[in-house]
Amino acid sequence: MYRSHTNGELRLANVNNEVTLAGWVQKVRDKGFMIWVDLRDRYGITQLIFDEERTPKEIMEQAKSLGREFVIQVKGTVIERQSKNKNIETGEVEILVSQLTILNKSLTPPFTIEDDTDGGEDIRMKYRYLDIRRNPVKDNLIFRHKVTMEVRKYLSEEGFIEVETPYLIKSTPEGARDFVVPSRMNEGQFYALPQSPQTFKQLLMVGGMDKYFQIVKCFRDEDLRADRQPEFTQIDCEMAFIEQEDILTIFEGLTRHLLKEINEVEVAKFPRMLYDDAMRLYGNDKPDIRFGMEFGELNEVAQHKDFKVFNSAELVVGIAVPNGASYTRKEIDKLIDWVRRPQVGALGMVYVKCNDDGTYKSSVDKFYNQDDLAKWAEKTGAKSGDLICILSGETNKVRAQLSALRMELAERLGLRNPKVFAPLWIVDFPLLELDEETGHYHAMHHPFTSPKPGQLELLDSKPGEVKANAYDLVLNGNEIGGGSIRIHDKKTQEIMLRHLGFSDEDAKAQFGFLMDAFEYGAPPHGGLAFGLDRLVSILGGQETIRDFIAFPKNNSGRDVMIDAPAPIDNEQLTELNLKLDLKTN
RNA sequence: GGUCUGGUAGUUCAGCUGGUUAGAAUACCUGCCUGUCACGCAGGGGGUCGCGGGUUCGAGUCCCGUCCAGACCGCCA
Repeated sequence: MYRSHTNGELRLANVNNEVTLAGWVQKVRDKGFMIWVDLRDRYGITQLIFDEERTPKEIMEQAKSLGREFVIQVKGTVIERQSKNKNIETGEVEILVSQLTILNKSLTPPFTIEDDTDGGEDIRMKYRYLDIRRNPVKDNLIFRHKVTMEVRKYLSEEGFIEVETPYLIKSTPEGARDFVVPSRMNEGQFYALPQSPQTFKQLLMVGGMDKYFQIVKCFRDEDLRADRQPEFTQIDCEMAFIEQEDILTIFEGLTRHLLKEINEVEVAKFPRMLYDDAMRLYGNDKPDIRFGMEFGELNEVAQHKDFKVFNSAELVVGIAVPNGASYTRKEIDKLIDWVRRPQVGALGMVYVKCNDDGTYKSSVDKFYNQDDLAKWAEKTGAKSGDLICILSGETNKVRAQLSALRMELAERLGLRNPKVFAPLWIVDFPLLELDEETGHYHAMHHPFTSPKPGQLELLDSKPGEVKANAYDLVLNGNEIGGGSIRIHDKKTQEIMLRHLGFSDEDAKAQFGFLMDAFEYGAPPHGGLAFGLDRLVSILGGQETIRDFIAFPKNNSGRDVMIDAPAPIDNEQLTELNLKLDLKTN
């Protein structure tokens, strides 16, 4: 028996118990006459005591030789502390050690194993197994476990069945880049890792599985972000014999369940917003509605004077910054610099200060009078003391720019409180999206999404205006889930694929298996998938998902701990019938 | 593919318009210390200033290239 108790459980009630503990040496405090050792495991810290009077000399010597992160086992007696530590749960007792075994020594770790570590991201990732010993990372992993347990509990009680789908599947040209895996037994052929189990879950519906879910790894070979990893986990769900309303109800229920069980937050019915309204009011399809600052479109009240910048713009739109009128010229100039950075890309910014006395002072006073500015204030909801920031230009670009500014200002003003949760549904997404580079339309969600009833005919005339039975769940400015009602008949799927530029042969080669299945009694179905990593980090109130993943990849998709990816040797290549033809610069 | 920021002791960082022997904190080592718990005190060791080239009497500092890390844009059906 390695231990009779964990390091988090001994209390005054255990005094005089003979116990065996094991764990890592957190810290040795050697006062000469007396040595204290903090013994740590994932349950907590228990203080060990060695002293000249009560501890045999050889054990005393042994204790002096301990270093940080040594793994030890001790036997001893629980005693009441003379001076207690209220900061830790075991702080009223300590262990008078009678036997000490060093189970394994440790090198001095490259960073301190403490909540507030001295280690940077880089070194922590290289020694992730040490990082996981720290409470912040350890607690996040436990937190994630709690979330997935609640997900499984809720969905199981709702009658969902968890079914595993394959990881070695087929590459498809739509969507993100695939990670591919060469097949040894099929020369020159490749599997792809799934970007999502999409087609499989639809086939499960054809198979009569009715309510399916899976907590599943998905893979996308695209560039990373703080909240994006090349392999990530989805809560993937699908249901048959349902309408959009059924899906929204059940997954709103799941989200509400998580907020209640995990965060102890009760949220009323989630608001719903049309995609078009989200774009108009927030410039964004995942608005953070924890705060206002909604867009006010100003074309009507700003394009009647000689100000050419506004007159030539497709859209003139502003937001009111609460209490922004007190910004100095310097601060506003900095704001203008901020929106002009290439990442945002605005050409400039017009501002209006709404003075406390009801007058207005703007950067375009030359062109507009007080009445004009008053109308702008009305349109943007600006009150006395606010600052109106106005951008103009091409509609899509300006909306994206102002949205970026809105989020940045909210961040600076502390309006994005991680303890507040504001979920909402965005519904009626467009079916298709124009790719500006190629001039072609592609599926905004995916090619299996059904158009709204009666809109199939619009596909030829106005493809950009066709709305889909597609929806996203947004939480605090993050897309945490998205889905759609699917196409379930062969004919519609063929029409859809044709509009996405597939020849009939390609469509058959890529998705023939799905369309064949649709001919054997496919039920109406639809579903949704949550991004688990992101969901967990938002519920946990943190910005990056990396500390909720045990072994994450870095910015360039590398695992710096195991040093992957890495070359493979020629034997392996030969076995796979592959030859490298590396670009040499 | 692009923009920006950074790379100096084990670690986190400071190092001004180029100028003597590159500093601090922490970690580590040694000694002292009769109740520590961020223990304290005294002392000590520890540097290819990411790498390569250039400018200069002189480069951690300036210039060019390159590598690495991070954030963002593109991308992510």
